Amino acid sequence: MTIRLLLADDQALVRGALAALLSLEDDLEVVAEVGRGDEVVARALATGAEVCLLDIEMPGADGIEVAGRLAREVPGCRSLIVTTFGRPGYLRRALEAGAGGFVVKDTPAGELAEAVRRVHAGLRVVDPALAAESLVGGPSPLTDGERSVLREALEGATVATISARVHLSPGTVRNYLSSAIHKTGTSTRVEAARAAQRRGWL
Amino acid sequence: MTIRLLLADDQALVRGALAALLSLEDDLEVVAEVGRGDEVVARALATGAEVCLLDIEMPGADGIEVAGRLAREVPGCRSLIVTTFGRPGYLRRALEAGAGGFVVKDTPAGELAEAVRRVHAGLRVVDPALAAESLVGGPSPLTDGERSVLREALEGATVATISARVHLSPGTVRNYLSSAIHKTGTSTRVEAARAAQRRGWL
DNA sequence: GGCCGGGCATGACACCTGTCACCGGCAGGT
DNA sequence: ACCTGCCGGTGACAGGTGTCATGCCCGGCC
Repeated sequence: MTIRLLLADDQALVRGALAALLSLEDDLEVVAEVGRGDEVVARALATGAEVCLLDIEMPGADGIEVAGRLAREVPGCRSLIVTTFGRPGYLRRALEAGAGGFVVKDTPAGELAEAVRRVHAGLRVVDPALAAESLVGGPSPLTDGERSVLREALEGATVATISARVHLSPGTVRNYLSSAIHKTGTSTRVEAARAAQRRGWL
Repeated sequence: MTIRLLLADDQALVRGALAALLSLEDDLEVVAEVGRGDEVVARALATGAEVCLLDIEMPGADGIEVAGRLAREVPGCRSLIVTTFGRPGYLRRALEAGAGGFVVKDTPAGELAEAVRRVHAGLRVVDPALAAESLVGGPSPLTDGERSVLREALEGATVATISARVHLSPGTVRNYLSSAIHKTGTSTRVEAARAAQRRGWL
C-alpha cells in the first residue's frame, strides 16, 4: 500500500524536484502539488492525501497555519513542515499547531522519505539540533502589540506610518518599540525586528 | 551521449531533489553535488562537468562569482544560474559574469531539463519576464560608497556604527544615505536599503 | 595653466527616535 | 471594595536622522 502525498511549496521547481525525489520510493505516491497555502485543505480532501509536505513561506497562508487547519479539518491527514528556515520559534509554533514533523531544507535528501514514513505512522519527526535550540530559547517574550509593531518596523517604516497601520497612538508605538528593543538586547528598531525574526518570534 | 551536470545549492534537500528530477532524463547525468560556492571549480574540473547549475546564495562564494570563475578557468563548462530571487540586477550581473543561463525557482519543473540542454548547446537561456524587467530597470544608479553604506543600513545600524565599519566620516555616511534615499524614492535608510536589495542593486 | 566633476567632509537646521516617568481604565483575584 | 497587573496613552528630554548649502582636494581634459 502506498502513502499518498501532497506537496505545497511556492517554488514550482522545488515542488517538481521533490516530487521526482519522492517518487523514486516504491511506497510513496505524489497525488497533488499546490503553490499556495490556501489551496491545500481543499486539495487534500479531494485527493485523499495522507501526508502533506508544507513549506512555511507561501502566498495565501503560511505552512504553520495550514498545518493547523489540516489537523482540524482533514482527519487522517498528517503534515510535515519542510522549510528553509530553522528558526526555533517556527518549530514551536508548528508543533503547537499540530504538525506531525519539522525538517529543514538542508537535511540530506535521503532522509526525507524516511521522515515521511514516520509522520505517516503517527510519529513526531523533529530535527534534533533545532529541537535543542528551541528548548533553551524559550517562547517569545514579546506581547502581541510589540510583535505587530515590529513587523512593520522590519520594512523601515516610521512611527507615523506604523501607528496608522496598527491603529495605535504614536506614543504607544514608540513605547512598544522601546520595550522590544530592550527585550531583544538591541539598540534600534530594525535590529530588534531582525533579531526577533531570526528567533522566530514574529 | 549524456550531458554531465554539477549541482551547487546550499540546501541539501533541494540539491538531492533536483538531482532526482534531472536524472529522470535519459540524456542528463548528475556527476557532482556541492553545497558551497568555493568548491565548484575544483569539482567541475575533477568530474569533467559540462553544465553547472548554480544557486546564487551559497556560503563560500555566490553563484554569480562562481559563474565568472567557471567561464575563465574551466573551458568547455557552461553555467546555469538557478535561483529563488528574480532580481533584475542579479540577471544583469550573472550574464556579465559569463553565465550561460538564468532561471528562477518558480519556473515549471518540466522546463529545467530543456534549459540545461540549451545552455549545453551554447545558447543563452533567460527568463523572458525577468529580461524585460531588467531592461527597463537599467543598471544600478548607486555609487560604490552608497552601496556599501546601504548594506550596513540593512541590519539597522546607526550612523556611528556604519561610519566605523566603512571608514567614512559620519557626515559623509549621512550624505550617502540621503542620496540613496533620494535615488530609491523612499524616505528612510531601511526602506532604501530594502528597495535597493529588491532590485538587485546591492 | 584654467576648468570641471566626483569623492569626501563640515556645519546647521528641523524633525524623528529611544527612553523614561507618569496617568487612566479595566480585567482578575482576595 | 480593594489591590494588582496589564494594556494603551501622554509629555518631555537627549540624542540620532535626513536635508541642504558649502568647501576642499585631486585627477582628467580642453
